[in-house]
Amino acid sequence: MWACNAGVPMAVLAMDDATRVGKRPFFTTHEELLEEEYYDEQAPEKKRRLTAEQVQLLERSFEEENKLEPERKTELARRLGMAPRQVAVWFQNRRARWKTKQLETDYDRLKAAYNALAADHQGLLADNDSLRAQVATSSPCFVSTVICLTEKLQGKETSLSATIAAQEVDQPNEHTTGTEKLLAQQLKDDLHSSCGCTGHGALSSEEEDGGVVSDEGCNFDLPDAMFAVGVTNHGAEEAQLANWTSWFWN
DNA sequence: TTGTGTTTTATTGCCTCC
DNA sequence: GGAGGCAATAAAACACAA
Repeated sequence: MWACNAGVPMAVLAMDDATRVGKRPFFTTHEELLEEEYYDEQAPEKKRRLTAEQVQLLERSFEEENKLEPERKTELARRLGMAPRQVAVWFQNRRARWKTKQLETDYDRLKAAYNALAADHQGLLADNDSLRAQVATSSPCFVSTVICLTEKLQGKETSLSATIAAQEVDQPNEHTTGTEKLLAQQLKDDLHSSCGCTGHGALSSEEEDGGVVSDEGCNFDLPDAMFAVGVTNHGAEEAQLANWTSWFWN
């Protein structure tokens, strides 16, 4: 549509085209290009590529501002010997190419960030596994203890209620301290005996397998605070233990 | 030379803004 | 409602291997 016919006077000659043998000039005068009737009267022509000089100037203009105001479009068209519509189309296509390039760049950047994060995550998982293995190896009694605690807390519900009730009858104003100490020591002793250790020392490998207790016993000892089961809030302690158990097994 | 893939120029249709 | 932008697409020009 925008191409001109052979024999049309050429004020602005596309240099590359002019040097091509057998190829007609693509551009004509600015005045002719601005006349709509000119295009209407021309027979459809195959499209031609812009010259290097034209592209160079268009690129420079695009770098300054990728949007095209009407004045700039007209001025560029005048300087390049192109139709204003052609300049607009070139900018349109150039913006599309820029957007595609930008998307590719963004994709590469995000992919690199993702890979770095994934590697970091894998490292953390490995560290986590290593720490869990250390815990399981160096304190085998800990595993048993966690299981015991869960079972014991469930089993203690009934007996605690009975003991507390009896204590309250004997010493109604001192039950908190006395009962806590009593129950804490009781629970601690029960746990260590039921998981097959004394609460001090280490298990041998065969003891780990068979669960037989040596004289040395277990090298893992839970803090006393863990056994300080308050009479009035042992439900909260149970919840805490549940959290610990969950942490350990997950 | 020819087939094929890529790039560039241009069109069409739809949407938004003034 | 017209101008301009964008996405999708057509089609010519170009590059290049076989």
